[in-house]
Amino acid sequence: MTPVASGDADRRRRRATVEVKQGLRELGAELTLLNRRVGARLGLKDVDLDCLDLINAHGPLSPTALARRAGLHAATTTGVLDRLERAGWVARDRDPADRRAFLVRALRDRNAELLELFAGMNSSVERICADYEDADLERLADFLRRTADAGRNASEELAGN
Amino acid sequence: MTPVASGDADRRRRRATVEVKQGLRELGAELTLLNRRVGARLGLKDVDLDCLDLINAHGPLSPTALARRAGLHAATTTGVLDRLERAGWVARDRDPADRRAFLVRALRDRNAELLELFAGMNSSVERICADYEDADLERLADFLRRTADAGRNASEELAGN
DNA sequence: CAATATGCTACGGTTCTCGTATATTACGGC
DNA sequence: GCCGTAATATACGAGAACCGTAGCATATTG
Repeated sequence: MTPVASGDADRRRRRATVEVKQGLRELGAELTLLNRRVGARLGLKDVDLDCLDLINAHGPLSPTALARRAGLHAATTTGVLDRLERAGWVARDRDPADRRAFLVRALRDRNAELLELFAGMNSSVERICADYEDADLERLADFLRRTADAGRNASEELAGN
Repeated sequence: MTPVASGDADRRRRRATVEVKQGLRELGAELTLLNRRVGARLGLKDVDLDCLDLINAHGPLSPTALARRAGLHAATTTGVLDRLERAGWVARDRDPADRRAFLVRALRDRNAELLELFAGMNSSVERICADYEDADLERLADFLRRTADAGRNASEELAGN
């Protein structure tokens, strides 16, 4: 499997791949740290902020769907939503199509606070992006999306037994 | 500030930047989900796994340094390390240079289980990387590193009030 | 050498988590 | 339409985690 004699070209490529993987791990670590710090400012547990992000990103969502996306126990999700609702981050409406279900939606006003706290990171990323050509940015976005998909697939594989 | 009349070129660029930012958020969400699923398999809280990753990445580390990197309270870190130590993930050695301090190091054997659980994601990322030229990979790694640095800076800004 | 700062942990009150039970509603077969 | 089963959300409670505070040991500073 492992080539016995690897030329400089092979070595360079493998090294580059390793650095991409390291970059991904490091990025993930920094993003979770940032989330934790932002959450601390708002009095939110990091899992609460994770859920709030998911609600913001994926529109109105049922608690069960949220639990699946976040990888949380259903009862835990109830607790998370209780806290988010009590603090005015989200609202629970009955699902008109299913009278057992609720739809959780994010409230606009407090969301501004969130953006404020992420403003530093946001502008830094924009500054970084400014160094790239349009086509490069599109390639970057494509890579990020594909990697995120890979993460989702890996998660599902681990979830289903 | 905001341009009144934006041409197609401007629009394309802004769209590309937005997609990079969205990709980053989505990637972060998927990576934390993956971490949660992996942790669930191992009986670890997600914060425990975060810490274990940091210990693996940044060599032997004092509990205080770990707490800072992870954004956790010192007392919380003690609890995390107790659990990790009890389950055989890490060991605490006294720091020879400072007799108050400890150095936490990861143990090799159980680490193999970790790699196993991340194997799916790992191979997917390698498959993705295979589609890129060497120079592209290096550019990607550079982008990831710069973004991670931006995250660290943003976190520090939020931490130091 | 005193005074202060630092590293880590013990303790305890509050909060969170998650398995189970329960109430309500959907759905499928007949 | 009816009944059994599945699904959605929450209540409850035991166990665990979090984190402010206090405490001890050691460093560092003046």
